[in-house]
Amino acid sequence: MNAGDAVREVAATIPRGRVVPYGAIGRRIGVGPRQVGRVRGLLGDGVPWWRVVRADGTPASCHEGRVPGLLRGEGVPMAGARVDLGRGRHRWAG
DNA sequence: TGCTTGACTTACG
DNA sequence: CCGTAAGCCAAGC
Repeated sequence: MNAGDAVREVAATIPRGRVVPYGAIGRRIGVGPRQVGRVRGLLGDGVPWWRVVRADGTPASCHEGRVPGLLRGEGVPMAGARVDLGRGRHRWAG
């Protein structure tokens, strides 16, 4: 199983209203957090990357600028333009 | 078949 | 807040 497919599968499994840090996906499949971000750039689209945010809650998806709106529309607590990681339990543990 | 480049996140001060 | 350093994977020729 390639890290690319693994990352894409995990990211595509993220339920609506929940976000996951790159490090969590990387740990889940056994790769570094950078590989997850690398795959995101390779696939570009076809995966809800907007639900994948940085460890700080900053959206790093290619949908930058619309991520806060998308997450907010799904019910994710937003701290300004960043996901409020200190508010509810919106972190999807997989 | 083998090698190189590019892209991306995380941690610390 | 910003900058720096480190490492890993994939694709192409």
